[in-house]
Amino acid sequence: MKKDKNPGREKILKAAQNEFAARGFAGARMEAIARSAGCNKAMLFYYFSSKEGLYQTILKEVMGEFFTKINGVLTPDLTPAALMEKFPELYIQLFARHPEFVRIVAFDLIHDPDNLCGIMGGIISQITHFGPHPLFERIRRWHEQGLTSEPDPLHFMMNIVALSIFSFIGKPMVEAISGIRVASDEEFYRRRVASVVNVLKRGMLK
Amino acid sequence: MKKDKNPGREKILKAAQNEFAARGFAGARMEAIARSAGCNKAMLFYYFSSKEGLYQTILKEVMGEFFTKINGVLTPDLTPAALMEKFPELYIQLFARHPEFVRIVAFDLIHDPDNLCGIMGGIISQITHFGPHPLFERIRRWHEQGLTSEPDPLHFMMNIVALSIFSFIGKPMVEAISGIRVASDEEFYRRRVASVVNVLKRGMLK
Amino acid sequence: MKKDKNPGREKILKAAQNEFAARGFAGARMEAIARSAGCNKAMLFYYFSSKEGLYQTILKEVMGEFFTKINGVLTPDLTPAALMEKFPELYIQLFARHPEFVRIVAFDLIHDPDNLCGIMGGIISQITHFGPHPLFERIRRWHEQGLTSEPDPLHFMMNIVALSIFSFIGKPMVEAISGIRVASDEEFYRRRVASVVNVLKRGMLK
Amino acid sequence: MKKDKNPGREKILKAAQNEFAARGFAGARMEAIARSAGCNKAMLFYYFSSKEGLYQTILKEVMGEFFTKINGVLTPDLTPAALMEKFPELYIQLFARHPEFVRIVAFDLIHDPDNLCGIMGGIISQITHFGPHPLFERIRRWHEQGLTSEPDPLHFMMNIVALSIFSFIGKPMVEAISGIRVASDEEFYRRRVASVVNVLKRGMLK
DNA sequence: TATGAATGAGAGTTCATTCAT
DNA sequence: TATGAATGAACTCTCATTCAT
Repeated sequence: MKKDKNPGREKILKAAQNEFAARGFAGARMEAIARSAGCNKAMLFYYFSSKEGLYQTILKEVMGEFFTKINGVLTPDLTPAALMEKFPELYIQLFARHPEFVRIVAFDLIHDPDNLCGIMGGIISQITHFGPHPLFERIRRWHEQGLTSEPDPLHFMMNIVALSIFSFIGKPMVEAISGIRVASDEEFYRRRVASVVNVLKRGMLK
Repeated sequence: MKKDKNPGREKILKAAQNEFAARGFAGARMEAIARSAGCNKAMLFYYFSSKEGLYQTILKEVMGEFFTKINGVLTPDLTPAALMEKFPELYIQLFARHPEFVRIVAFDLIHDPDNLCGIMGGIISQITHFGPHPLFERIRRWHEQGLTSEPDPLHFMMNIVALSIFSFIGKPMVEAISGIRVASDEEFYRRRVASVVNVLKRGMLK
Repeated sequence: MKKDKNPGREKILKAAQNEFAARGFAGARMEAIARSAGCNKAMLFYYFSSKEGLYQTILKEVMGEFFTKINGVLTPDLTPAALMEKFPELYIQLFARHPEFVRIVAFDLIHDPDNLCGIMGGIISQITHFGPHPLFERIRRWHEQGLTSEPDPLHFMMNIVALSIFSFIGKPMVEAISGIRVASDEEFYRRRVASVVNVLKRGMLK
Repeated sequence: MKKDKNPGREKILKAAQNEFAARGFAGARMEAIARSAGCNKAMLFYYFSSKEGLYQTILKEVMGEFFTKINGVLTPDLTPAALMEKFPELYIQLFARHPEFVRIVAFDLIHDPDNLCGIMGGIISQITHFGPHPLFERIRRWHEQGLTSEPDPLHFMMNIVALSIFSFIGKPMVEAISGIRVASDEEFYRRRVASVVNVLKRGMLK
């Protein structure tokens, strides 16, 4: 019934996402964004007031989408096995469908982690049954109960996240080493999830 | 043996490495490089003829250093366990000491993988007993011999590389999620190596 | 008698007066005016059709107010002493209460005197018993009658106007030279009027 | 022997002075300055880093020239009569030859007096036998000795400065009132000086 | 009478690159 | 091998003005 409000604004966000993903912040061109959003350059400033403002808006929206998804996984009755299964699956599928996300997040992770952390913090604090500490607390208790082999929650999570996210960043690298190119199709990602879940469960479950 | 010829050139390379690492290709400024190298902007062009030229030179040198190190690991009598132990250790220690490397490589991995692959290919072909195919062939044979649980050499290597390299890119992210900051000191990296090696060996060794 | 018609229009004029006074014509921003008038930018164009139009409107109103006041001073039986007393008092009190006036007029006086003169001419011609030539004629006759020491009516008037108007423009300058700040309060302006009147009467009256 | 160093820089300053004088800060165009200096727009930023920087540089140089001249007048054996003669003569001649100065200074006086005061303060503090307070002290003493009729040094100086500087700003205004245009030639300024000096001496000397 | 969205022409500023010396 | 000055193209951002409603 109610049509898309501010269709201009939405189009700009979409176009900017692609441009920033393809070229990074410094390499992105406002003109290119405007052109691909089908509007005047000045509109970008009308809505977002600066290149930086547009970038941060996107960062927030992208990260928000992440955490909303993750939030769904972290049910109160979560088991270690379930975490190791669902987290990679969710991430890998999400990133496979939205390769811009990886690029944008990865770039910021490398070049301005403090900014990204601030944004994450803000988002996390708005999500009810997430909360970071509870998760880490739970991971620690799993180990105390003899369920997992990794005592430190930080390394526990890093292993999970690394294997999930790196499937995208690192694929070209391994392809270069091996000289073998593999299509990034559905089949590949299904096999990737399987491999990651297998390593995690065998590697960290007792 | 080879004397420090062209001290100016070397200084520029070092300065450029830091600048590119900190800001990516598009964000880096020739003037900033010149200033921190203590020389005139024009000298950068005298030695490297363009920003692109300077960047590619660095990329080649950085990647060359990687592969020379890796090459040392890949002895003819390599066992799967040894690979999973030495590779993460080597990488994590190398990156810990040279954080610029991760940044530069990661940025290119994301935004211009084809270029990076080309460079890698060139370097690999110059290293005698490395060669990509032999490695993948060996990994495949390990699985056929019942030594490893992951049949696909690509996923096998991705798991190793992911856990190694992501220790750097992803740490700030996990810190943000957890709300806990951990110092990136020697102790941290030693524990990181231990965790990665443990997951890999338990996860992929039969 | 005449009701406040177009309250929007009046608000805009007031806001524009302040903005133009604070920043000059080129420095003034239509958006700033709209914001401080509490209305939409487009309304400015609806009422005044352009920035220039708005500016000229203000100029005319401001100048009109001046001359109406001055007109009251120039009675048929005016004496030189009375002129030198009432003119500074009127001006200095008027400007003290409406500092925007000085700023707007001074700016135009400097950068587009021709325009301002045209406007003045228009206004003067509408005022009955003012008329410039009569005034100058009278000043000339005062000198012929041995009442004043300055023969040239132009210089006679310039001396009066200079001392009156410069109390505002020049105060900060003299403060800077002297290093002493003086509050621009009622007391200051009363003393200023006294000093100016004193100099004028002693200086030009015989 | 030694030729003009940085001829480019000097040309820019001259061109900028005219442009700022003609249109004020906000109205001035960097491109116009570059064009009339016969160089590339980028050179303006190379030398002065911003429009503001260029403006402030000019302000400083212009004000410096003022105060150097004034400094010459303020000899230790200065009498009130000498001050009232030399100051207007100096100013009026200086401004007559450099009308840009009046415009630039007047504009700033009106719209950003604090900035201008700061600059003046800086310059004054570099001039040896000037010093603001000594001058005011001397003026005060003149009055105590019964030499002058104006007790307050601030008003004393304001009267002098007003009559000197306003000859330029206010002339068009008085012309408009009178409807009579007078050429701004040497003759006019000589008569102007005479009138001002006459008013001041008769008005404030006992 | 009122508004939010849109626009085009340009403004200031940046930056890789080159030139003269 | 080194430098300060110069350049042109492009970039981010601004602003008076208009349009659709």
